[in-house]
Amino acid sequence: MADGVKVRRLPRVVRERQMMDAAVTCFARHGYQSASMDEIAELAGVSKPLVYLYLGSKEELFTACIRREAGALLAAVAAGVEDRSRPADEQLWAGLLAFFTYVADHPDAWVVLSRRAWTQGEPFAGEASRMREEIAAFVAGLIGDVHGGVAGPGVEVRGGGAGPDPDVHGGGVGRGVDALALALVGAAESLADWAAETPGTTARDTAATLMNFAWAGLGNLVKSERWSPP
Amino acid sequence: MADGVKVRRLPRVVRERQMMDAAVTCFARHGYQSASMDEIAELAGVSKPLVYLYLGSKEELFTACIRREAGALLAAVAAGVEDRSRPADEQLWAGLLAFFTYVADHPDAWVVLSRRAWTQGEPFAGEASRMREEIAAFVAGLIGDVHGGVAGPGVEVRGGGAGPDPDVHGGGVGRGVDALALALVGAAESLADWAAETPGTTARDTAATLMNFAWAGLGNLVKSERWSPP
Amino acid sequence: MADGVKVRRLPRVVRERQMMDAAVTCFARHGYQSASMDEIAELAGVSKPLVYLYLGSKEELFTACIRREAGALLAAVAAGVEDRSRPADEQLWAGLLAFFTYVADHPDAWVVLSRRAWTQGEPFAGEASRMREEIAAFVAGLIGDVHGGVAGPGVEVRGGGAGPDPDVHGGGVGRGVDALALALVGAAESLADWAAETPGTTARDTAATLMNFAWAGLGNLVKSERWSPP
Amino acid sequence: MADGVKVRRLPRVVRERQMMDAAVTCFARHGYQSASMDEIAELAGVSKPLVYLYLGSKEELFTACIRREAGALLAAVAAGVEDRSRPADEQLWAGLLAFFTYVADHPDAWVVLSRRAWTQGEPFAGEASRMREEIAAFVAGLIGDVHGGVAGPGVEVRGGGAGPDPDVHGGGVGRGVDALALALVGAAESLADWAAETPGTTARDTAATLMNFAWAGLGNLVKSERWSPP
DNA sequence: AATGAATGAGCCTTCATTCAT
DNA sequence: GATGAATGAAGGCTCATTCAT
Repeated sequence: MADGVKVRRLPRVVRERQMMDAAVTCFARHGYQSASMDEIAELAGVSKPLVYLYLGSKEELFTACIRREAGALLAAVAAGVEDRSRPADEQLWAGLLAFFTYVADHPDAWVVLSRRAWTQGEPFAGEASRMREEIAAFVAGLIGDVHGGVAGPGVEVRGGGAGPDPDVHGGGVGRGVDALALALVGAAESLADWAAETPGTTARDTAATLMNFAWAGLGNLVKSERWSPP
Repeated sequence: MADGVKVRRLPRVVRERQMMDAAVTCFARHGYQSASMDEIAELAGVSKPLVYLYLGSKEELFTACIRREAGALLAAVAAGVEDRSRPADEQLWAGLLAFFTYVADHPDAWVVLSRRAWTQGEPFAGEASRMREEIAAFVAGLIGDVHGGVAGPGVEVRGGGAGPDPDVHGGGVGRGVDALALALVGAAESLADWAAETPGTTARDTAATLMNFAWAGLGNLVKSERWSPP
Repeated sequence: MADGVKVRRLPRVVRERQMMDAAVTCFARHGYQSASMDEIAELAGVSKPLVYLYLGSKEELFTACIRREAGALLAAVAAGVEDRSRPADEQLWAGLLAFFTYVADHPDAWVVLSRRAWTQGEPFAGEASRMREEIAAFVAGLIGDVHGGVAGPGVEVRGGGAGPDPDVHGGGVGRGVDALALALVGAAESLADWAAETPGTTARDTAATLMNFAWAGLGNLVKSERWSPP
Repeated sequence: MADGVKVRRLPRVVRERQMMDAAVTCFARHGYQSASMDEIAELAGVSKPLVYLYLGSKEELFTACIRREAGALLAAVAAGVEDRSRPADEQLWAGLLAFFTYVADHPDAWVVLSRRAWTQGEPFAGEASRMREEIAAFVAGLIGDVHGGVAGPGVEVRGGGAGPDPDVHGGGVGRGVDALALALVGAAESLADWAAETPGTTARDTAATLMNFAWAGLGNLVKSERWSPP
């Protein structure tokens, strides 16, 4: 009858965060399939039915996790880039730095987002790819500026992407640009995984490595025409 | 008396190949965890016990698949490269072309080898990574040639601040080169996945895209200093 | 609204008892290996997962059964003996009577405890033997009392040739006493099985038979009226 | 075409012995249920179908093993007793000695015969019990001599069992005698197991221990020095 | 006389999910 | 708002047993 002795009735939002935090940890630890709802509920400190009540099925839970973490990652990158009118290389550098920094600071989130936690055929593969595509699209924008600029003679390389950018998607240059962007994203993922496993790496170094690779190009490493961080 | 209608009692080697083919297909379709031995056996046209008798457990079966497919892929790339005394860019180009060609021709094999079929923590992750590392090592060799051979002393692949050289790990160039190689491999994987999903791409185009990206460098796309296939 | 028609949602302890009862029955009926978890669950009136949730694996379940039944049997015997300061023959008689009574009343329990339900090499063999040893130790204590207390020094329980005393193991009397105790326990088991299969036997009669066999024999060991091999 | 290079076609009897030897070993090692036909066939050096061809099912194979080994054991005991007209105690001693000797020399056979290799409910339980009963009947014969003798006053204790022995089975004394015989057999089994597990025991010592236990007891039944329940 | 090839059937175990309170 | 109790469904693995040669 005495109430208030043990207040366990937390507001829904708090509980949901607890659960998703637990879920991210578990999914990162075991992967989607091997993570069990039991463990997630236990780690969150609640009973299993509550998880189902709030977050739906395991699949929905995972999708929610991906959405939350992808949003945070994208926000971090966007915040890092800051100003979309700066020169493309500065934007790229800022984006890479923000990316590797975020990933280093949130390893579980990155595991869940990267392909280490799930496999093809799982229904949220699309959900997860969406983030990838968003990032790729952003990168494609940058590259498109550069690349498109090159197409016409005399065009300023560093022309900011102020105006509309009609040629990024679709045929023509677009497809090539998309492919390049994907290559860059793939390289970034690969390096992020490597950095996560390799002790003693800093986000700045990793970002610089990729920036070098991407910007200067392997062929030019030969000529010491390296890009260097500002 | 009618012969050839339905062949039963095949020799062990043949059955084993059938089973592994079926396994590769299933693993590619659903991923390791979700693929069921029942489905594999059915697809192979045999009963489940036979699969266990010949190939052992599910894990052993998957490992065997990875080994077989990794061997085939590596062999294809090695055959493409042909002559390790040619100029590095030719070698790289040949390797990329062979890689994307093989991957385009054997999409299931590629899914099984790439991270789309399994997740971190699964016991064969090591087995599967071995191939990745072998390819990366090969690429690192090329890059190292370029770097060490052409650029002369004093050139550094990895970026970093202006301050004291943080490259305290590994043997001088090593780590930076490894990271670059991994970046390249990651880009290749990413493009391979993209090519697999995108109709109308040829292996040659994809390879050229990556070669451009990797060799010329994004920065130089600006100056139209693009590498072009021989 | 109708209550008592069919009781669902029982508290855990009740369900656990139901399951273990069912398990004892099944194990007694078919032996450990041949008993199936399906049958146990069905007999207990629950689904299989619940059995696993509450009692763990088949092996753990069996171990739990053995422990429970062994505890009950030992408790029954101990309660029968009552007073460990009474004369040894009274103690033995009381123990035998309690044993055969309990065994007659709980035939399934006895099957599970005796070697009829499991075979050598099964992991709980040790668990099950422990009870046997406890009983044997108790009996050995009685015999030891008789022997040490009444017979005085120089009397030996174990036979043997006329030559040098081969009793080099154990602490003097120990081994011979242990062997005798085991013989007695073996005889008791054998009679218990026989009584279980033979209708019309009472626990009192069976106990008396064994007591006659054992005591008249043991009693005379005291007087050195030993039979000696020719 | 060349024949005779490798003669593997052994006569049926030889093959059968090989198989049964292997079977006894396997059954002793793992118990009936856990022993696999694969292992038996392999140990026998033949293919599985041959085992089925010669010995029938696993159950028949085990039954055959039991029959063979039981026959050998009984023959050994019978041979040890030699002369059924000797005094009962000599017969019993000779039988026990032969029993423990045989068991010590053929541990696998004993495991298969004793309850360590199979469990109740298995169809050959009866088959295996038959040997037990045969031995028990033999023992009962001896005891019956002694016991029956005591009933009438002045009867010679060691009266040989030459004449017909009508009162061993059935009501009256019979049942008690059977029970005593079973107790003795149970004690013998128990000691045999103990001896098998305990290094440094000789068959003679073990037999003497039991003989002491049994005879000093039985011997006193003669003098009506029976212990009686309060 | 002997075997390589093959399978039907079953068992232990797990897990996402829901019901009733 | 929160949970203890309970399960349907499926998956990995094994084994005795047989067919065709």
